[in-house]
Amino acid sequence: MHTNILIVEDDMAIREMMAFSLKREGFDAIKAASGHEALEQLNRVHPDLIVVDWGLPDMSGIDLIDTIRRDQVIKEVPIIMLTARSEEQDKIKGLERGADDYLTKPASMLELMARIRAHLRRSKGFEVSHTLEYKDIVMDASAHEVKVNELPVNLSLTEFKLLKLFLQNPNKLLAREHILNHVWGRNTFVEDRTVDVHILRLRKALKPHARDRWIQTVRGIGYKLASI
Amino acid sequence: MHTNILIVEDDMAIREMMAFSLKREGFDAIKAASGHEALEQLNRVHPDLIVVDWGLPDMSGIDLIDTIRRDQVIKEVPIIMLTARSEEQDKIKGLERGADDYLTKPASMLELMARIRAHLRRSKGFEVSHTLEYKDIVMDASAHEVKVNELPVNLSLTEFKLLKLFLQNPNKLLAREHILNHVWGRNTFVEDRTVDVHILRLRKALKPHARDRWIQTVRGIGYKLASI
DNA sequence: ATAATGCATGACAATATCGTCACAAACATG
DNA sequence: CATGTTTGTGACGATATTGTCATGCATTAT
Repeated sequence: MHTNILIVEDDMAIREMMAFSLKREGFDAIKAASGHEALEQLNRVHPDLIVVDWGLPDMSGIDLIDTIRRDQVIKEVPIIMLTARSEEQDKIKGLERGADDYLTKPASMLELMARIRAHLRRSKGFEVSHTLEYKDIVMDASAHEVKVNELPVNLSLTEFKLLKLFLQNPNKLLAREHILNHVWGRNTFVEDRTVDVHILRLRKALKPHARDRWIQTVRGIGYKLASI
Repeated sequence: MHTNILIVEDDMAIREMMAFSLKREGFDAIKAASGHEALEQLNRVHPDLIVVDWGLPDMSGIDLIDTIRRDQVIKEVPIIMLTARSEEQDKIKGLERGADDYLTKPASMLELMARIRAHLRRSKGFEVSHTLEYKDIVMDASAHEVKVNELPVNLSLTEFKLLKLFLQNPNKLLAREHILNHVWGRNTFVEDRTVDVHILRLRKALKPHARDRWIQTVRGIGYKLASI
């Protein structure tokens, strides 16, 4: 299932960063750099949640929220508002006018993702699946489940994290050090070769589905997930 | 796919540096040293993005932006403005007048590249792949993949680095020492002749596609990648 | 034409890197 | 506590990669 999130944010760097994080988490990000762009997008699609920056160039975020809440079709959509620290008092106005939540910038992407999930869970009444897909490998990260060709695959935690990293970066070459940093963490002291062993285990787990060859070895650097 | 970037910058050192970085990243750099030169170039080509220095000798960068934004054909092109630190307040004017982003000089090339990619992603609607191309040789550096005529080519790490160097400097004569420095590193002690052997191996790898003759020998100096 | 130089090529040995297994420690589970 | 699972590491063989050399061909200079 697709879960569309609309980002309304004029600062390009923040907007792109949020879109990137959302895509990583398995959401579909729709971007708008201004209030008017946001309204245009809303004519096209009905997102499952909206993140709005307070300080937009053309209209204030609050005007945008007003407009949305007056719309018959999408008025129920959860809205998370972003404010700069200097606009602290505005958040009260925002919440009064119809925002469901607010976050102070600079916001941690992790926190934003957590709140987005929480709101989606509430509004949809069920846990929004956090799925990552590549060809016929489907990972539901929130359920901690992996299926290949509809058939469940049993993975240990490390194998799961490893596969997740690959699914988040399909077709990209991942160096061993990069893999170590993202699966084991930055401050752990684990041998390089450990990665190889876990790659082996992950490949073994995928083998019954003949998908083990999708993790390719790039000699001298690391591994990558690719279909050829 | 070619992605043309127009650089408008009067300082030759900065201009050439940017052009060099852009080519390294797989873009095609078009250079202009003044506003009028830029307009001349725009008559010829329609770049995918423009980087403009604020302080140009003949017209201010802002006048150039104005002119571009009035043009019927290219008015939508993303523009990134460069300002010196002392012209901080000018950036606001720049953004009001139609620049999409600004950077303060001296800018880190890495940051400039990141912003260029982000803007291209937005304006083109898709990720501009980090690819190097020459005729029908296509290298995707992030996936560590090389294709000739759409067909994948298997290369060892050294061969890959060697081809990358050639693709970053097409039509340029590369001396053996230059090749050694860039592929093997500055402090390694490897015989000159070793380059020849690796050139041979690279040619062999490209041979099935009849593209091995694209690496030409320049007797007494080194090699170059060229189509004739 | 002939010698001299530089390059292409194949062979080779040394090395680096990887896949795989086995094992022990840590951990979880009942 | 007993059992099973997960995890990190060392060992070892298989394989890929790499640098060097010897030889012969091509090009250039005399």
